[in-house]
Amino acid sequence: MGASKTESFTNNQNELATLFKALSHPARVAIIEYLLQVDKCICGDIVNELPLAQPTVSQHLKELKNANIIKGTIEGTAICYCINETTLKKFENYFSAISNTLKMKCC
Amino acid sequence: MGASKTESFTNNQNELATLFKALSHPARVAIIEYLLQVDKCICGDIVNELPLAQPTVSQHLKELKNANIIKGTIEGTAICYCINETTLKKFENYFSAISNTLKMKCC
DNA sequence: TTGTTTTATTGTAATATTGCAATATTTAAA
DNA sequence: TTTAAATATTGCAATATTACAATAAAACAA
Repeated sequence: MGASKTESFTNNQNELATLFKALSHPARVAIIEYLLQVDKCICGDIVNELPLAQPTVSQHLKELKNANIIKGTIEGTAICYCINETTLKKFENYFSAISNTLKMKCC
Repeated sequence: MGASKTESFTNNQNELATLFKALSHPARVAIIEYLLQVDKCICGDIVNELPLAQPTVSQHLKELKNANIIKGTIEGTAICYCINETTLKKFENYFSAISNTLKMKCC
């Protein structure tokens, strides 16, 4: 029908899918990349970094923020975005757990 | 306009986004989970595991296969799917690299 | 206050995704 | 062969995503 059958899956499966979906657009990957590059975790000049219009970037930032992948702090008129290490750690743990599971198999 | 401006981003950014997109649906997360559970990496009874119709599951499997996240081997009339460790390793490396980068920052 | 800067929201068009019934394809068994 | 099985493909309706112009909102400066 078009909509995902979310209710048929576990909370964990849905949460993971939501996290991955947040990273499933090149612009959002680029934002993470940029936030990792700049040593100060500032900036709304992410907009200048990306080949997209301001409203589009704002929308992508919102999605990353909703997924808790980045955090935004108000600084006067500007907003300072930076990576949420806790969430990134979740990704790391997820895949290292998978890696450990795979080590115990033959396949 | 609706379509992602793929051409405006680097190959790496697009490839990463494609990998994440493959995992951005709970059914596909569930498939990975299932393939990790069964010690033999068999099976098209993934269809029986999931609350979705056969064509829908087939479509999800195809997406995972296209992203090289799983591999399928023909076995008679059946097809044996299993996790592609190489790709999963890529995810692990990506996030552990990010983790290392974050360790060197203050934020 | 009024203007300026920065970011968010709204509305909308173009496109992509999801889900499944119906059907096709493939392979093996009878 | 014919039949049965397992899986893939097609077509289509419902929904979601992407992108941006226009506009609003928030915060400061003059």
